[in-house]
Amino acid sequence: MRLTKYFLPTLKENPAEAQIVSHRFMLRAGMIRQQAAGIYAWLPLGHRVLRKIEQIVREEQDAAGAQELLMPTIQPAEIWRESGRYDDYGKEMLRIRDRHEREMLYGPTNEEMITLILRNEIKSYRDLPKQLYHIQWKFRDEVRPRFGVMRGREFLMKDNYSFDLTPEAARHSYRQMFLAYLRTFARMGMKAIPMRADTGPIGGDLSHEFIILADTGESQVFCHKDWLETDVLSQEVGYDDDLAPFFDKYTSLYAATEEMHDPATCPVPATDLVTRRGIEIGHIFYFGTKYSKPLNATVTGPDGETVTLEMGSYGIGVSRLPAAIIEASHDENGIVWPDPVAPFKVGLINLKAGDGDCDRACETLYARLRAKGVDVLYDDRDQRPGVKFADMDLIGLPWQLMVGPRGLKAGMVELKRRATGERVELLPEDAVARLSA
RNA sequence: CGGGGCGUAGCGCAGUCUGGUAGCGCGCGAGUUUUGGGUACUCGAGGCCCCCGGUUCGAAUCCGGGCGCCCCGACCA
Repeated sequence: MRLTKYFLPTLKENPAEAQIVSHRFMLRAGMIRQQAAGIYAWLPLGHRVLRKIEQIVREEQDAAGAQELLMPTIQPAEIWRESGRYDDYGKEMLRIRDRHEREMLYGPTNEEMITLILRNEIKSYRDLPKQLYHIQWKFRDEVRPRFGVMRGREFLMKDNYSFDLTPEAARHSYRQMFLAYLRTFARMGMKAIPMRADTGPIGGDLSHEFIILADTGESQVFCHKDWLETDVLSQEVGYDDDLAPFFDKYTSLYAATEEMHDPATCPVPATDLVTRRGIEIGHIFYFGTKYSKPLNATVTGPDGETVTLEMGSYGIGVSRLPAAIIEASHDENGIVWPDPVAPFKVGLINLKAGDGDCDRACETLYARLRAKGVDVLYDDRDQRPGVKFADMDLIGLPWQLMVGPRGLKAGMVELKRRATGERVELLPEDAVARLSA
């Protein structure tokens, strides 16, 4: 993509409304624009990141055996009356009426709808287990939206729902998602720590919040220092294995949110305890028959008996993740995207647009990188180098490839790693080779 | 939902107390200059001063009402 053609409205100054670093950088980097309190438009650069994150989430859900479907954003009120949650949900639920005065709502979550879909189609224990998920916009009319997309009213969520015959089978589904979440966040370059959590209004007896550590996090969290050294991607465990040992191992390492942490009973000695700020990016629940019972979602069991479905739900705040990643990965100049979620892999900077040699060298590099399938953003603007450096640091692409008259005299270009600031001079063809490796 | 603050050019702000032709910086357009970390200068465009009503010869400014947004707290993917 050529920057002269791209819609990338960057800002030099901090918008007054943005308090936390991710919100400031998302606005300044031209990723989002606010439309109303807690409601945002995703501009091209932000949308690219959102799509990358969404895709990683999708791949890991699929790998865990879940199947994607898509449910509507608008739901009829009656199904919420049937589960008994219509009144409980209160003002957070956006209630609307259609032209026939039928009561509708903009879905804040989908337990009711998915349960009803399954209820009508699943008759036998032979149809189980099932895990179904979608990635869809939700609306919760928060009292106080803030921090940009971190606490928006409209947000994109991946919500998965598991259906099993027995509590044991349901716990296996829960552990599958536990593993999938560890992998999902690790793939995005983040260390997400599962912490035993309150089940809150969703109910149930088993729940974990996945929290990433960041100085600007919303709540205080505590964990054993060994968590910081844990590499979940190296785990050799499959989704169909017995996941109990794996699950027990990970849940035995202490990790707790402020509400669940009691210094008096904490089993970890102070020297091993890490106290940090944390951001919640995922939450998983096992809640048994809380919804299947009132909604009468049953199957016929092996002995001909009627069995109420055992359920769990598993959410990832997809639209919150770009902000959470920025909170965990930035410096004073801007965002530092982990490679897997970066909107482009490399920014090609023409330090002297209009100069024949620079233009030619850049065009060649641009064409070769694209031919190799490398996502490259080519800054071909007629701007001062300083402007380009500043913008490129701000939007945080992992690599910057700088082409200027000074280096070209020796036939060299310069490759900078955004995260470390490390630079090397090398031949253009070597730069292509390194970036497409 | 309690407490506080703010709405003036695309962004950041001054002007409001004490009513009298709407300003500054950045950004934007044209040009000169400069060319490896937000260059300098010249010229220029850009405003329902959040909205409605009131007071007044005259309102960005005073008064009343409304709307929107932000911050702290309680709540939350």
